[in-house]
Amino acid sequence: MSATYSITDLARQFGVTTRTIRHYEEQGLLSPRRDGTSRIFSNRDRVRLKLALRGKRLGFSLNEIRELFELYDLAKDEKKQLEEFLAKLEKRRALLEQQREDIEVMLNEISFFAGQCRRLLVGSRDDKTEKVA
Amino acid sequence: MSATYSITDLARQFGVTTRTIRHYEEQGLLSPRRDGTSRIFSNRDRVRLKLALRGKRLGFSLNEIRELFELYDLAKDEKKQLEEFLAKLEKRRALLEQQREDIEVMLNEISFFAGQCRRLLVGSRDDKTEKVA
DNA sequence: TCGGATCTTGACGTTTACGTAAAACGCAAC
DNA sequence: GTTGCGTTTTACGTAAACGTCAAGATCCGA
Repeated sequence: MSATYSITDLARQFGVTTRTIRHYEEQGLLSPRRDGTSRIFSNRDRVRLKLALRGKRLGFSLNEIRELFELYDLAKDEKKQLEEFLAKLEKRRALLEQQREDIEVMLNEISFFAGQCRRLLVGSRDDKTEKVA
Repeated sequence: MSATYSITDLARQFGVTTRTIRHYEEQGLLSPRRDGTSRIFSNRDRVRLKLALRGKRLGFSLNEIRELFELYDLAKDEKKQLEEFLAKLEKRRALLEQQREDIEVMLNEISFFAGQCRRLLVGSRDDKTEKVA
């Protein structure tokens, strides 16, 4: 019923190489079924790949991402370890909020610099370049 | 007049190793004066180290950070290359905004999960644990 | 003057996240 | 049947960002 994907399907969809996807499987991030020797990826795999790539953009290591996946799954089972999970979540939150701050600072600096640049570009020429792109 | 710092000063201030700082100098991110053979870091160096570490948190490579520093300095000189600078700034901005989006998504997911967890923790026990931490 | 702390420059080691090449299999089209 | 694409495993290579000694210079207080 649910859609399935070949390895190159997924690779193309997300702009990564097949090597990358195999690597993620080796690292335990993905676990596609097999049709003979070929990998068959489910929607679950697709979602995991998407999450993994987002995690990477945020600077998480593959190991950390795998841990998160495990906790994610685990949370459905054992209530006992929920506190541990919560603690990890809070750590992540703190990290992310730090990053968010960093990003705001950076964006502000970029705005400032861009403004400076545009002013210089306008002021320096004797063109009639009135249009401030 | 202006404060100066030894290599271990800076290392301690920012929670990195001296090796890291030497590495950054090798990569052209820092250029301390010398007192004989010893490195003497100025406030400018300190700021650069701070910026470098922030850049790292945002996933920039040391190479990219060095490029940014160079553009930063360069922008004071040549107006000619300001457009190039502006273009790079815009690329950064796009990247950062993507990251910001990623972070928002993540934070929302974390909030959601944390909520779920707390609900489970409360609902599962027959303690009188009324305090929802 | 001697020991300890701090600094230096090599230089090789390590981890992460893949790249890349080799050799072989399955299958569909021609 | 063979050409060719897509896939597989195996395995060595690599770039970045440091870690980790090693061996020596320098300074400083007891």
